[in-house]
Amino acid sequence: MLSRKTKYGLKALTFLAKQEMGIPIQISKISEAENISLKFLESILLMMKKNDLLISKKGKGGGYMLAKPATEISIAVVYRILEGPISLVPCVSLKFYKKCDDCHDEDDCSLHDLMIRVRDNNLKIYENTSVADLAKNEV
Amino acid sequence: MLSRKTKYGLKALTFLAKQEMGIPIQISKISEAENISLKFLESILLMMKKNDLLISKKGKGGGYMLAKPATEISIAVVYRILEGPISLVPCVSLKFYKKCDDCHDEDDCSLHDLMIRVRDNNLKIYENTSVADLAKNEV
DNA sequence: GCTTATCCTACTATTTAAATAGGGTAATAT
DNA sequence: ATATTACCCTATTTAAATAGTAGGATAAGC
Repeated sequence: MLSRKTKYGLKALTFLAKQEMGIPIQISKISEAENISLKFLESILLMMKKNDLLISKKGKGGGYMLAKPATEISIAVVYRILEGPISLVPCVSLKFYKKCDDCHDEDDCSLHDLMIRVRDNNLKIYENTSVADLAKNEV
Repeated sequence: MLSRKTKYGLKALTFLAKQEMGIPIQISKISEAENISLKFLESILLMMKKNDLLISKKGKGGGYMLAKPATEISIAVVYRILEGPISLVPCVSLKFYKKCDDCHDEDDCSLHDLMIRVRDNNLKIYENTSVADLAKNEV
């Protein structure tokens, strides 16, 4: 299951992608439109800003904007920032690799090949889908 | 990420699939071979037994056996028993459907189509892979 | 009737998720 | 200048899920 953090993050990005480029959108506006706790959303947006998906403007008339065209923000990138590894087990993760602590030997693990297949399949979808696609609602 | 419960469950099934059919294997043997906490494994096997994936025999010479040929146990079935929904959001789950409580309208959700695509892709893999495939290590 | 091994319930500890609180800081308008 | 707006940041809390533990009940076999 997807965490709410990731779900909210994707919804927020999609919402921003639907707005006119270049004008800052306030957190409260996104929060209301997407039915997300304001404070929770605040922390999510901050995280995405720190990872260069968003830029922000303070003060009156401030808010958040996409840091780049929505077509250039893949779901894979968002997923990794908010959710973490795309793979189902750490030992087949490309970006978050870690040995599984119950496996003696990775090559001997009966799940290894399946986990790689699943990872590659999901990766393909996530990398070939952008926030712009979500905004168009024509995935 | 896959829970340890599911991971251990799949490993246990695979281990059983590799044994000679018809002779009961003790929990302790699986636990040692797969490096899984005995008591935790016990509860996992019990759950799979209750869901008709395993049969057991008590007393001396007892243990667990697959309830059907390994070729007939799909990963999808195991996943749903131990992990729950295969989909990433409840509102696109086939077996565990539930409305997402942040969405006003499902058809209007920007993630909906993507989530369905991901679900179908994973489902395809999980339904077309059996415990026998894992045991062969030729997924 | 003793041993073996599963069955079953309940409990606990740890971690993660999902917020919430509350003030700090910067930009803008007047 | 100063009041207001809106993001920035840290810490705390609550609830749930995960992972495992304890201890005995039950059934089968010798």
